[in-house]
Amino acid sequence: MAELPDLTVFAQILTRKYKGEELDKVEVTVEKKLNVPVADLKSALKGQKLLNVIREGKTLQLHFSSDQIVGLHLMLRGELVELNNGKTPRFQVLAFHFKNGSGFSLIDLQKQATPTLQPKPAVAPDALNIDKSVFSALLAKKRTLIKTLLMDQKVIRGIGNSYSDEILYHAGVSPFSIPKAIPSKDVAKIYNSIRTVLEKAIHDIAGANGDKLTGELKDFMNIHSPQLKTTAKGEIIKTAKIGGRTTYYTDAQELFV
DNA sequence: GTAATTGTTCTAGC
DNA sequence: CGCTAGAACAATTA
Repeated sequence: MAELPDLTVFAQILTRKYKGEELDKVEVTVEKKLNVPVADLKSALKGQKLLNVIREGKTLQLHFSSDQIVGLHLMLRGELVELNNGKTPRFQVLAFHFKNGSGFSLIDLQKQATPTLQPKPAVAPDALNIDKSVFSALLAKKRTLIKTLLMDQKVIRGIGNSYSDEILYHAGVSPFSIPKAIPSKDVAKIYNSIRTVLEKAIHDIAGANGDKLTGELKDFMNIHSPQLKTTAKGEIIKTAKIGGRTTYYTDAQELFV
């Protein structure tokens, strides 16, 4: 669920709510995914202030004073919940408690969510920053399906199963297309659709969520949804598995092989 | 009771 | 050897 637009909105809300707050304590409930010993995390963050929260690819980065950074990857089912009644949320992985009594928790029923102290900077370009010529060059040499390519975090960061379908539907290109075979006109369409689709989703989600951190992030999928049988234009929505992931598409999307 | 879900990592294969 | 495809992982809900 958590892809680039959701995470962007989470980062905005966390910054709004907790910017400037001083940490009281960090509570680690599930430590197996943490990249350092719990004691190291606690001592690194002791008494630090949260300066801001940004999105990096599919992760959030909490920037604290003294140059301390904590990366949070929500993986498949991670969620953020606001703490207010002192109760530990179910499935908690770790929690940030501030001195003013506020705080938030990272939860994940699968315990896959990954906190990282001082994450390494990633090299792959972000989906919202990638240069058009870099994008074209990338597609020109890849043989894997276009959908798989868009989801490859080592190539472009931020796009997952849901939004890859949305982007390709918007661009009118079949997810089964081979990147090398896609004409430059259509490569340009995909490139533009990445920005259009993601920015619209950020806008829609931010508007619907307001200051609410958690709960059902209302989604605005036009095609990637088991509930939808046809698109707004009336096209039949088909499904298939690509890389084990359910893919939603229509015959209106042009196939290049 | 079984299938589906989701992203990353590892492994096998071409 | 480089690239690509597919399985495994975890824990729950439908």
